Amino acid sequence: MATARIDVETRINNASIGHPSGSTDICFNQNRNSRTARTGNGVFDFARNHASDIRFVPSGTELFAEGETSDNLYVVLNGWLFLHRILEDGRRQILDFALPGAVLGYRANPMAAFAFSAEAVTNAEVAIIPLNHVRKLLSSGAESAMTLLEAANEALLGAFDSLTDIGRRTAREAVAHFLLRMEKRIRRNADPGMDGEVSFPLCQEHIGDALGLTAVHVCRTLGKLRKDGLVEFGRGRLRILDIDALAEEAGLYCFDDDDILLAS
Amino acid sequence: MATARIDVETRINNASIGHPSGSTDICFNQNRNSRTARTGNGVFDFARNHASDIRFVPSGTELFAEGETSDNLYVVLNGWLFLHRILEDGRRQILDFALPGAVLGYRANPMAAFAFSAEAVTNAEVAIIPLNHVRKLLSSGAESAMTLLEAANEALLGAFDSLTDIGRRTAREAVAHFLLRMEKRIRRNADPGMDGEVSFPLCQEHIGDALGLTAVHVCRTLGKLRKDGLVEFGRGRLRILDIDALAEEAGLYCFDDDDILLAS
DNA sequence: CGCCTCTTTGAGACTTATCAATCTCAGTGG
DNA sequence: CCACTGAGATTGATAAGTCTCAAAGAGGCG
Repeated sequence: MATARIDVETRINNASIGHPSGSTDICFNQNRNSRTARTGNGVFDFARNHASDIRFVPSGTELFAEGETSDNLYVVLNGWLFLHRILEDGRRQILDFALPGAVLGYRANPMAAFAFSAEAVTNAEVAIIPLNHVRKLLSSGAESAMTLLEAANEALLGAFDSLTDIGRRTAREAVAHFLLRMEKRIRRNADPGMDGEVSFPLCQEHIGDALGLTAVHVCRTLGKLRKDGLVEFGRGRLRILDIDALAEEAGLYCFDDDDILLAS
Repeated sequence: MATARIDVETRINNASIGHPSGSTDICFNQNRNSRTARTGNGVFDFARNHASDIRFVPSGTELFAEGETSDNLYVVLNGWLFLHRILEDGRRQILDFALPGAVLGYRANPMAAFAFSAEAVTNAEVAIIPLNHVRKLLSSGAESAMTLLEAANEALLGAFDSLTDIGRRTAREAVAHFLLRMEKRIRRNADPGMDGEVSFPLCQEHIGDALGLTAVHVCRTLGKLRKDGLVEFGRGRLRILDIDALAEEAGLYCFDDDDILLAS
């Protein structure tokens, strides 16, 4: 067990500082340089200290499904996943994207079912942390409570952003705002690519399902943003050509490079 | 200071067990009877133990506004509030409704601005808890961390419900699902009114702004649900006439009276 | 009684969805 | 090396759901 622990720790260290693992072409570093990081740096420490194992989740594969029960909590070490629900007739709503550092699947009750499903967008690795261990930590009053609270609060603010996009922005505004938000999140986790371009593994259907639009309409909307010289998008890459103009399109008062200050 | 403390405690006790205060006609009790309460009962204890003051928020009045800074956390003792954002041109998105027991305004950074505004639907009372006190509690490892984490997680699941309503349900499905969700929340906090009817202080514009619809379209949609014998709605009251049929309309696999088990 | 907010109803406009066909491109295997 | 394949992207035409504008009705309150 002692050696197993050490092994898990080593693998998490390797994973979270961006060592290549498997064929994932997206390597993220632990967030270091943002003063206002939404997810504290403590998440990887938390994973390192408490993970019982690490799981490799191939692209397109489910980590867990809505309705399932399990006594695990997950921390994304690298790769992307998305959280979603599917209605009877197949309509899908993507609730959030989980980038490295995301905490997934917290439930208060030991055997409560997951309220949503989680599927990998790219190959991914997640640390597995037994929930009963987490509960012990919490009730015994450990610092990790703060870490989890930060993570939950960050997720909530992200959901509020999405709510505003879907509920009250037009398709063009919503897509513009979505790209701004995602690009910022990517930059927090990864080194910026060349020329302000970042690796962006989502297809148009992902974007549509996140914004309550059809993939076809996302395509038309992206096409116009492209033609207007605001973004480049395609082949798993995203480049925002004019961040201020795009923020204007999104209907923001201002889009601070460090954080969205007022409207979002 | 000692007497001030005691005074606050007494007032919270009175408030949270439903003593009439001001002209609020909605009196809520602390949740007692639900096995699967999303918000733990600990919230009121938390407020009782740590509040520095209590604030009365008259209906239609703001508790705080997006962009403001403050070093307070709030716990709703009675009445309803709603959390919202407003875009430049006046479009409004309601992010959540805060019923008694809700925790509002948590922010990780001491002087971080609120990411949304909070306004009272009915007259309301909120306990005020200094955030630096909360942070001390958290880092020193107190049980209240668990309480706050539960609250944040519950809020997140609620936001996911809303996301699915707005993004992937038709107006009829969304309104049906919204009424089911709200009625359940009301029953958790308050005594059920007569004949399965509950007090429901929202106007159609609130519902519209929560679901990304116009008040006009909410009106037509409610009208049809009414005509179809599914609900009674009006004059601050709501009665669900056929919960199974309404759940069917909402596109749920099943709507458990105690909790939404699968789809939501 | 009169004002004010909220609700209801109608007609037409607009955004987005749906259906369907074509196109691109990275793999894959012969 | 190249045809074949399949997933995703693009484009067009039409349908549907929801919004907008406008006017009238209902109910609460001073």
